[in-house]
Amino acid sequence: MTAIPAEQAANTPANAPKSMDAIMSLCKRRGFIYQASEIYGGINGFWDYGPLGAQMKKNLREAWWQDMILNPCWGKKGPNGQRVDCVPVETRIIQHPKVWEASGHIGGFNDPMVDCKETKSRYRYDHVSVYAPASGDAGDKPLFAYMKDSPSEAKQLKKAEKAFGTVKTIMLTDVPVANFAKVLAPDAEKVGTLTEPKQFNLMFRTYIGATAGENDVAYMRPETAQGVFINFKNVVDTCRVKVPFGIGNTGTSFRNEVTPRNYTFRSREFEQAELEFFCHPDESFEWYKFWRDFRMAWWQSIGLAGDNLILREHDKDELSHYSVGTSDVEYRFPFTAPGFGELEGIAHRGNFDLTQHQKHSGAKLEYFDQQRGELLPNGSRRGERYLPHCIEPAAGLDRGVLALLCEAYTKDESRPSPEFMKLHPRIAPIKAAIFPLVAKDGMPEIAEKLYNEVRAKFGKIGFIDFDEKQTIGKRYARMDEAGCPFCFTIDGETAKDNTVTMRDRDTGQQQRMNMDQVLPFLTAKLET
RNA sequence: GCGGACGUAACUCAAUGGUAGAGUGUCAGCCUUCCAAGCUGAAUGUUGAGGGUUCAAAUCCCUUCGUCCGCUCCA
Repeated sequence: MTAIPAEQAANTPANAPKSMDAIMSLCKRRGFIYQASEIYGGINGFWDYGPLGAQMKKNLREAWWQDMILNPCWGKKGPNGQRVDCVPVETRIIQHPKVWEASGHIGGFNDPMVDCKETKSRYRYDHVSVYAPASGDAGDKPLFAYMKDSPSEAKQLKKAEKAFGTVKTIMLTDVPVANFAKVLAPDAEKVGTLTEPKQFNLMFRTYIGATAGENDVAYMRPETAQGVFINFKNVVDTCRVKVPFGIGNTGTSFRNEVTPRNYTFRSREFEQAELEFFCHPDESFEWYKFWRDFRMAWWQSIGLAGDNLILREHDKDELSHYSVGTSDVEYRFPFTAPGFGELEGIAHRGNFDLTQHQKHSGAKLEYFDQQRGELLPNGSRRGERYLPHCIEPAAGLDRGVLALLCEAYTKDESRPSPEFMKLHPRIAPIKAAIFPLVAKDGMPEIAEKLYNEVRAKFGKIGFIDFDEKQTIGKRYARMDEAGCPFCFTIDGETAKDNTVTMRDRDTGQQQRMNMDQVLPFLTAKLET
């Protein structure tokens, strides 16, 4: 989340914050999102998708796959004037534990912490020092814990010298946990307030093998990107790809978030869609800008077109340890407004990851580029060996779904159905609905025939709904809440002149068209 | 992890310590020729879970789980 300038924060009617409660209520009611394990009381940080949510998320994933892998950037040329080439991989959630050592996920983020129950402070377990008697046992006197270079150091030293005379410093890690009851925490009044050390590793641990023990620890990936880097050489060796090119990977990742919050926004299990685009170091900044701009345009193309979406370049001091440039595509969620929450990060990762894996695995990951190097007399080039740089557009699909739902949610009290979901046709889980105006006079039969035709052609990209129950108004209203963009109704005239009405979700307007025009109409609307 | 608010039907919410209800939605029937229309009827609850106090608990107390808000954290 980021702060934004005051002039942008002003709420016009168009971007006034929507009620998150109303959105969550509709998502439950219509089967988009359920709390995971709800009948058991729920489980913190996990959410399930219902029928409409599952299809909607699939549509988003497919849109990403089409526009990033199969026809990257809608066929746009890259900054080198060539078409953009990408291939997919599908890599496992569990990899060799050394992958996460190389990536830096184990080394940097598994520090055990101890909490002080009295002062509510939290300390790095291996940073806490303790004053103990220079020789012998402390007896029934406390051990005086302190943090080096903090006020507690001098304060505790004074007390310790009074108690023991000469003192020595040991580390808290050398004090048996059973003796924590005798430790006086740095700023505490009472002894024994420190909890036993707790692991705060954000990676999920698991064990490989049916009789597995502590030597068989493995980790569930916290990002899909590493699956690409460790297969970089395989793809180069087997797939006739040439730098520059991209490798995409989608799938589930896990992070033990300290505080899962804000509906599905910060879930512990989530799906990513990541592309690692490899290029020559000299061209990397151009590619970084190219991908940054395309990713912004892409999110706009599927329905986040308003000013709730921004592209934000990170400040230098915000950059991750590996990155030389990062932008975020951010959305103004109702719960972040007037600030924004991250949907996708586009990072220039340099050659950090390939360097790390080359070092840790011992495998040579350099790329031999035969189109570079000095020109030889025979007309070919000498070639150049290098570790490609990498541009990483990394999107969160669950956050994407959430942003699209929030953006789509529209309240208009003047409509018969005051709440409706203005989902982009490409994303909408229900693509079209076919209704007989009334369930008699042969209308259901004609409707059923049209329904079968529409479903045969478009059923592979989403639901096609048929409904003859209750009044036409209720059926339109139901489709409005489900986000179905187009409803076709067979009425009394259909039998006479073969025409039906098309009712548009966003305007409520109806348009009469020949039944033969229904498939071409949907083709134009859905296959763009 | 800390502090606060909350948890009753699918949804939104009522119910002084004393028989668990309404509206909406859903379903069925009738009626209906274009916008949650009308009429009739139906189903749906261990009041988040577990314990305690009480003759009696949705209501009071404790524990726990979950949701939201503020801190903290967020490769």
